[in-house]
Amino acid sequence: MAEDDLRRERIHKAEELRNHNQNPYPYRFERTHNAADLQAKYRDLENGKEVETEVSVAGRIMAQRSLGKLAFLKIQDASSSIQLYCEKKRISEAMGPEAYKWLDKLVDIGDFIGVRGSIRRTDKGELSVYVQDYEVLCKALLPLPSEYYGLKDTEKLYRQRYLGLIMDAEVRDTFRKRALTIRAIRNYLDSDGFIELETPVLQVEAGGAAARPFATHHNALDLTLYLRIATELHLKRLVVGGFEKVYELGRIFRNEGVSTRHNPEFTSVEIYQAYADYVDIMDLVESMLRTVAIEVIGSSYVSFAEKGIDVDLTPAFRRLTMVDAVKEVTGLSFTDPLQAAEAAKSLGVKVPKKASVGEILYRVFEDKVEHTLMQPTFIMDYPIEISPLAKSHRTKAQMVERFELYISGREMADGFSELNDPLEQRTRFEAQVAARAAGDDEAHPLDEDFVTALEHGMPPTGGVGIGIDRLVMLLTGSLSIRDVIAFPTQRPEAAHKD
RNA sequence: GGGUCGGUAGCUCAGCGGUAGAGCACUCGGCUUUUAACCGAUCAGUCGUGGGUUCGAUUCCCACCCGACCCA
Repeated sequence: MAEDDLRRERIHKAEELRNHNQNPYPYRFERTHNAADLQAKYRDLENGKEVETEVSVAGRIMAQRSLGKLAFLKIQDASSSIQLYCEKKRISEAMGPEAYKWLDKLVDIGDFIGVRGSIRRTDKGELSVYVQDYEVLCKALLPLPSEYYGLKDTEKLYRQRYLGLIMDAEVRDTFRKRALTIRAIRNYLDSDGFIELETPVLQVEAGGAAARPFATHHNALDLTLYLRIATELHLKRLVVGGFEKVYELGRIFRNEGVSTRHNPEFTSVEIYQAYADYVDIMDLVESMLRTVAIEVIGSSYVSFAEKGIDVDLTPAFRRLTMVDAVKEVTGLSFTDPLQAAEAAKSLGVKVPKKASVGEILYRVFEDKVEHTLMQPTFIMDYPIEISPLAKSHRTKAQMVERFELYISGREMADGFSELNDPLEQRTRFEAQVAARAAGDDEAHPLDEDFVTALEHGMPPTGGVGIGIDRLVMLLTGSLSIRDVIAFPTQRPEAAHKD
């Protein structure tokens, strides 16, 4: 039957309910229990036994098996699911002779229903509410995907997330864990004395990361504004202002392609701590992730079956420098400017013609090393030319005190000893402006206002940004970022005509 | 942006030059212990969109749209 016909059928049923004095869209329903409460409370009830109590539950009808004068419905609520044992005899006694027929004929899978009754475990062992009376709580007009096959169509899964949530407990669990992850991070930071502040999403110039921003327009000010690509520069202004432990957890927007690891809008937490350096921050990240994992999945040992690996956050995370990491994997050393380009070529890594040693090192790292880092690993000490906001390394020339954390082959966090020398910051920005002029459209713009803030003095500070979505992917075993974002960015189904 | 694969009934899928199929769901009938209930009957389609080739296109060709995966 066509979708329109199915819909018409159900609209007609809603009318029929009205004709029998039943509002198909009533206002409230008083529940005494949810499904999980009942499952727990009557776990030991024997098959065939009834408990003479009165309970009321409500939920969405997920299955319906009608056997003439007896019908079994299964309802699902936010907690779990439970069977409804609907006997014509009992319902007729409580509600009148026709009520059972309406339940059988006018109520469909997908509708919400509330029932009152006693508790009974059937002969076959299914805990059930032995229904006395019922109330349709919402008549659904469109059918659900099949109970057995669920929803396979990825496109529909992302566009109509609610269908996946209704049909698939794993999808529900993923988003529950996402919420727990965010809460656990806030708990950790708040109880460690950090305060969460909010910085602007709309900015005159989007800085703090190497990425292209989304542009928008403010009508009253007649001003082009950009959506933030990082919270970094404003959080550091707050450190200048005297907040010593500050963070922001929120949405970031980057105008780049979509992939299994990238969504144009994603969630990050950026954390800044005064009087700390990047080693302190690595310690913080390590401890926080361990705590978060235990809070979210009950263990610091993550079984990532989809990738065929297990990730253990329990022991101290490995820490090694980028130079050493590259040497370990490729056997080649990228310290000599003359040999670096040759070495990259010998590995089949493409690098721009005028690339510096640092850039070549980073390319080789991305290409050869990144995806091999399964267990939590801090890669330390990055080339200065790709890290314009990080402080120069205290002992190594051309390096900054920066780290990135890799887990399951993915970048999870990026942090550094923050550059607080205003004159050097200006020089670094100027190099970025030159790079932009030379065609690098992801180079940082010069943020005068930020440099001015630094000129007023920022204490030594360590900071880090952590990708929440990728962390949730790890904790839920998801292979695509789209599986941990409720409504991932999608092209509209019907193409626009501009 | 490039490559590969996919888009057929509400859902899951088959068909791949000759009248568009199955299971489930829906509708009708039967059934007081179902668990993807079962039995019987019926209904269900712009075969992603547009062009082309052909006597004839869901099938072959081209373009485009949407998606997945891989790569940049």
